[in-house]
Amino acid sequence: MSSNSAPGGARARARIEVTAAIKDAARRQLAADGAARLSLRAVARELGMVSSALYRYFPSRDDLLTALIIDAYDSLGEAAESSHDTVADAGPLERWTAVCESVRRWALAHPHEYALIYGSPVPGYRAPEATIPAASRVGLLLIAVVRDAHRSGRLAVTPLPATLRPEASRMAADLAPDLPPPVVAALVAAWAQLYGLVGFEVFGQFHRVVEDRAPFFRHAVTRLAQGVGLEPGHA
Amino acid sequence: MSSNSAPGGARARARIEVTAAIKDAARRQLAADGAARLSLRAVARELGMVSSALYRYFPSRDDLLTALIIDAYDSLGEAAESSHDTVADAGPLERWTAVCESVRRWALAHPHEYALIYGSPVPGYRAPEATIPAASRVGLLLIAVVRDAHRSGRLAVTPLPATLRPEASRMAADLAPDLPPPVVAALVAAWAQLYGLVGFEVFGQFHRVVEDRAPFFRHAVTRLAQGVGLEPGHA
DNA sequence: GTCTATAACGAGATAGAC
DNA sequence: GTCTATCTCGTTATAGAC
Repeated sequence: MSSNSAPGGARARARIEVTAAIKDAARRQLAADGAARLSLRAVARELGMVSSALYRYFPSRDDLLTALIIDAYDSLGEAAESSHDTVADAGPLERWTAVCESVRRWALAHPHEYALIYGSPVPGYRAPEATIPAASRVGLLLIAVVRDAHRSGRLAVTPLPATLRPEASRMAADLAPDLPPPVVAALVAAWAQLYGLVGFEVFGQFHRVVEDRAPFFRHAVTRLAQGVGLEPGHA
Repeated sequence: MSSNSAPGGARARARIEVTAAIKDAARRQLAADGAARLSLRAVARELGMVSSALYRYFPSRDDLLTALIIDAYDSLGEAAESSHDTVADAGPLERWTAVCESVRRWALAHPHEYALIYGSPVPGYRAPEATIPAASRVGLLLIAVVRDAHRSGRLAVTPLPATLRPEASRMAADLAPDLPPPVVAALVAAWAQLYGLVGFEVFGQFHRVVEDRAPFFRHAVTRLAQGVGLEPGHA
């Protein structure tokens, strides 16, 4: 390692800046043409660079896409976590609602990045395992909220039909071994359903169907929380 | 109009066949490259036609897209309706579940068409009003199931918080004036949540999270039905 | 070592003349 | 409807500046 490669060195700083500029230009292209049409050459053109120069920063177009996906998941995760932290001392239901509403707000503010991570898969692209940690942040946050409710005995557990019990136990072992399997199964379902509500709003499916969307969403995610076992009332 | 343009005439039949061939080729392109990259020229090439000839059948790329979207909605609607009809005499909960499971089956069998209608919007494309009837079929089916339950007094109605009542009344007036507003609001939410479950499975979000997906889905939509007010037990 | 630029490849899209 | 000239794309090899 040369002395210039130390963190904070001029070279390292320049590299970080150029990398950020590339991703910003790519995000603009994402918004205009969609992920399927993301083109390294167009990004390079917008930056006044030559396309081959981009390969010093991203080994391939798919690696640039991966970076954008991880950034989007992290941006969403950060929004959810910081929103959660503002009500960290409130009851589980309030914390659950805060997380869900921050997901909705982030998605409405970043529709193209939302489409990138929760919309149609990009043809020909396979997301690598490296996206998993960032993709898990919101889910882990919801698990943490439910875990706290469980620890303080404020979680109702509804038994599952026999057909679902093996899968629920498997999911619980993977995701939250300290929680009852029926709760984990309900949590995973609620997680998917949350993104159904958000996706319908962001992608326009609620057009001329739901008009006053904020209270509609708030009520829906409150009932989602109840389905997981979080009950209202006590802080 | 010449005598050959009568319905069933040789010319009309040829037109129908070519139109179908164009849409089939376009669907193949959809699967390979996604809707954003749908190109009239590529479709023409696959059919051994010249691109200008396609304009006799579809005035623009967007019109071809619209036809594919309407076809997809109709295909899904037909699957849901015929699946529903096989249990038309059963209880509301069985009918609800049949509809939801047919949506899931159709989506898994036609992932690219599912992405076209419920995935990311196609950049630069605005769906015309003409898509609305086809897009409404599954929703209307779910409304019909809940309406029958309501008429026979098998529907539980949960009151809504005050903030949501105006919007629920507005939705009920639009969608199902004979149903209680709280039920309509719950139904719209369940509708979006259903597609959250389906979308997560089709788009791979359940990868390494939910493995035994059929029972998981069945249980989740059963609970969705209960959220709308359908109770199990009585046929 | 780190970066950018030139040039090229093979493939495909596109516009316009004919 | 066909042909061609000119674009686009991702990617690589190579040469040279710092």
